[in-house]
Amino acid sequence: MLPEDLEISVADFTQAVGQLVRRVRASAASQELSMSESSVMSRLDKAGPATIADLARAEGIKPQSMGTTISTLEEMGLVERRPHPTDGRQMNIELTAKGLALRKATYAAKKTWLMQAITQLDEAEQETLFRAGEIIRRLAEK
Amino acid sequence: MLPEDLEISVADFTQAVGQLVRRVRASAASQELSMSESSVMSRLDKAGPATIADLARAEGIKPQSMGTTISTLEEMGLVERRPHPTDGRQMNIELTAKGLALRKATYAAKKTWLMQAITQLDEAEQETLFRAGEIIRRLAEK
DNA sequence: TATTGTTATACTCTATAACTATA
DNA sequence: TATAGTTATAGAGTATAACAATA
Repeated sequence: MLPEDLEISVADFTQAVGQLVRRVRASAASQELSMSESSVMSRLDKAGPATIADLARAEGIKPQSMGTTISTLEEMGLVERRPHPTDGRQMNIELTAKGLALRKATYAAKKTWLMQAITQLDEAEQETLFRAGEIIRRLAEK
Repeated sequence: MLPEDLEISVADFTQAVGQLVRRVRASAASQELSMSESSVMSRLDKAGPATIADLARAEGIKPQSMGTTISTLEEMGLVERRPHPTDGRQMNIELTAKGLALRKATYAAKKTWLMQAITQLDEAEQETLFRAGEIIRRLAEK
């Protein structure tokens, strides 16, 4: 691909991603969880309790930032902090019953704007999207 | 796809996108332009001068927010405001010589972190990514 | 009356820096 | 000395609200 064409494709891609993020953020502002919050909820649901440092590493943000996200979720009653059984420095973050219920309700009802939108794509488009997701993850980790 | 599997795929995708955005933002913080700024520069280069309202509509943000972005680019000397010839309310935003030079330098040298990273993908991966970009754009517009 | 743009203010997400407590 | 977490502060990128100028 010529450098100029590549630049245009990258610009188009970047722009599309930016719009998606703003769109998700706008949906979240009204009632849903933000991208970061959903991401943490999903991870806790899939992989079980984790420390703030673990979660921060997994998401690629600083522990201080993750602390803020966790505090927000905690105030909503969706997660709780428990002291680590042997290491007095660590706090295990885990889903509350309310948090778990929200998770189930969300994927049962395809409740988020993004899930609704993706559900309406055809199978091939969904596959392209999710394969791109894998590529994006690798890019972001570089 | 089962609702639960879909939810997991969507969560993975969301998370990957979030990480990419943070990664790009971190690169931009040091020296490059932010995603919004690049997007505007690209659009002005491709489509020529435009008003703030036009640019805001195209990017899916509020005119006030676009005004901030334009002011930043203006302070960097990359764009300039010119009064619209017939409509006294409007300001045409256009690239300066410096802005145009930056554009050319950027795509000639694949200067941004994202362009570098995408260049290193193989052709098939690039295609998947860019096709996903189209799908993302349609999602975001809904 | 509708549109363009500006100014003022605030919110979300994340960062850096400085600190305490524990290992 | 290194790691986990907290608190304080700041920055980027947006939003809403209120306004002035022009159409």
